[in-house]
Amino acid sequence: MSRDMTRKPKRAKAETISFNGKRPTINDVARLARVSKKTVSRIINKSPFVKEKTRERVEALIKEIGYTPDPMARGLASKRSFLVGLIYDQPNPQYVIDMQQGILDVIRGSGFELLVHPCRRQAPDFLQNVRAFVERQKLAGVVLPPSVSEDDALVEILQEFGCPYVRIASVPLDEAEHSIVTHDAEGAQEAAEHLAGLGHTRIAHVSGPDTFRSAHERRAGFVKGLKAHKLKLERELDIKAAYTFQSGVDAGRRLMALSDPPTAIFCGNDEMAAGVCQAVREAGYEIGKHVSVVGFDDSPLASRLWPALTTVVLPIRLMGRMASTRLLGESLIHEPPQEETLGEVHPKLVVRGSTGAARA
Amino acid sequence: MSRDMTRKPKRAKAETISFNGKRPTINDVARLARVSKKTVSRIINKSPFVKEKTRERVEALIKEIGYTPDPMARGLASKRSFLVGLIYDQPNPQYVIDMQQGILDVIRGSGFELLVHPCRRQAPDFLQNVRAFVERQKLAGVVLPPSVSEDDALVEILQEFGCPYVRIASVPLDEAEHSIVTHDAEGAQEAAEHLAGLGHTRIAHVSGPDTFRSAHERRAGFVKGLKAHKLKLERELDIKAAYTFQSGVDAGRRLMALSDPPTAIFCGNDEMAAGVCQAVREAGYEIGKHVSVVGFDDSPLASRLWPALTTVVLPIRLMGRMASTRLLGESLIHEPPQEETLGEVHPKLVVRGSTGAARA
DNA sequence: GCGTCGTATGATACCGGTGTCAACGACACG
DNA sequence: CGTGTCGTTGACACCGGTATCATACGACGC
Repeated sequence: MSRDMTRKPKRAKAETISFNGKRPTINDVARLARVSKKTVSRIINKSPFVKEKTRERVEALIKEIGYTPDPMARGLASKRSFLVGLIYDQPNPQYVIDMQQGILDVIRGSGFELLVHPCRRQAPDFLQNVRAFVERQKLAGVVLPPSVSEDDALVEILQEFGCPYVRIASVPLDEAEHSIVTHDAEGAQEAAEHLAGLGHTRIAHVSGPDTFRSAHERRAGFVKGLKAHKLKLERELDIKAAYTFQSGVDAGRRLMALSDPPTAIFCGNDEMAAGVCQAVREAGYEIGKHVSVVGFDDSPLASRLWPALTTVVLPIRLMGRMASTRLLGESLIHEPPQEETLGEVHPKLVVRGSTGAARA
Repeated sequence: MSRDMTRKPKRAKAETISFNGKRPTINDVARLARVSKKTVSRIINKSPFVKEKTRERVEALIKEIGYTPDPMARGLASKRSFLVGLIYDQPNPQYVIDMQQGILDVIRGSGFELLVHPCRRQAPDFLQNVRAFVERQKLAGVVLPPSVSEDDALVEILQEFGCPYVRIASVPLDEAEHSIVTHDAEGAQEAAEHLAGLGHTRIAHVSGPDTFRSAHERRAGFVKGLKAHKLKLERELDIKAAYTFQSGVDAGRRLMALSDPPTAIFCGNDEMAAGVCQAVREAGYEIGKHVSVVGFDDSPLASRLWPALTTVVLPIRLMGRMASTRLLGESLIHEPPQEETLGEVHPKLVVRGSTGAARA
């Protein structure tokens, strides 16, 4: 029975070798390495219960014949896919792209792929839709940027299916393990202090809608920054808008129509800031000279406007890397840099031409 | 030995009926319907060889117990996944987002999902990277927007693995079946005629890099439009740039530094147009009054600039829908609208404030 | 009445991995 | 020297579908 044909088929090619016209499977590896499938499986999955000697031998063979495990077969057997989901309800394209890129920075090369799932949180079938998504795909993990990160019902669904997740938000919403905190308030505070430091005293705020936690945080941070300079946010200078360009235009018009218009305006995002700039200009004032404007996000818009917009930047791509590092941890091939295992990031003010000293 | 099952069975209105604590499988359906797995499989896959009576009975049961097939198991057995890939090398976030959304418009609800794969075409491991991607994922199809659509080596890989693909490009690059043609030249021509029609005669062009087919097409269409008005593109007004904001600034500066600067500038994309606008302004001229500027893409930037940019718009999202409709065809649940089974789209000029009559 | 189809269905072997559990050798311990 | 333990390995069922091929059956031609 134990008669073994001790034939060593030395393969020279480093490319993927074809077995029977197809790419090699775990069976091919097992047969050639004279071990069982299970041992190969253990090696693929970095199980510690494999003798060093065996591991080396099999790994060499795997590399030689160019074997890579089939994600579907793995998924079927293990009831867990090699897909990371990004669920978002975000109107800011640059944000989404950066986030996607950040996630991919980390998962690329580890056999994982990124599944994108835009959605509209206010749609009636939103939860059902997401539920079907996570149930069927058995995701390895889900990244939740704002504002879906704030949706507790959504998170409950993820928990129900035992799906790992990371919530990215301006404040901690969950256990640290599940959170990336962006501290938007700090950035807003810095913006306020920047404006106050330039001598402005009549400073307005155009904020995002209540449905976004970030809108609240940015406003709160801004108020705090004012307070540090003994200023307060006047009621008539405190305008609620919608994070959209048009709502920014409207807000700007209202502000500039006041009998005593503000000399500086901090906006909850760049879109609104761009709208405000337009309204300010319409009213005959010059941005950065008569009226200073600050945005938030550092969207591409900010640097292309004229004058370029002073704004607050968050390291979105890094956040994406942090989130996926959180999710996959040891499953990854490369050790992530220290920075990317942390759970917090901090916004930073970028000063450009749209802000200037208050005129005496 | 107290059982510490601290898990809360939080059943949030589960639609699907649980079988043995798990979601139903094809076996459950077969058993309950008193048919074989294979018959259920036929029904799922819309095989015509099932008696109408049987089909109805089983479909009713499927709906009742909320069965949905497991994409992994299907994929493993059929050697084809239910994932659509989007491979792109695109710096324009809005383009990518729209394309993603368009693809999802079509595939959502049909059990397909979208896998995104950004890449850098000039990276040394680009092809190897893509090869591993398509080989391992066994994609149901791949959408190739510009500029990856122009990469023949990439397409060859897709063909090698029998992976369906659609190339989106300004001109037909492949059999009609594999192409979505955007006719960028038409849009550029329209832009040229718009400017000429406003009385401009000294019209410049700032074009994208040679590595983009669209750059060539847009320039060609522009020249054609000029010719229709008996104008030609002067050598000194024909500037090659890089599709980036900064390259637009540089190009604009060069143009405005000429002894006889142009009174109108058509740019290969909005990014460069924004840059040109900045340079024009620096030079002391007013956009839309002294110098008219036209862009291409209708990126968010275009409408937020001041004055808003006249530009050429392509229906990106529709293109995404067309591409995925091409790929999946009958596999889809909903019949796509007529428009989305076509293979061509046409750009359209959007006139805004950045263009105005030439001054006498 | 019988052989020949075409249609409708099922039995069973896969697809390429993972999970379970038993087997096995080596070694320490009693 | 028997026995338990640990580290390592393999046999085999199983995940949830699809593919192949056989089979049952009514209709049809002769």
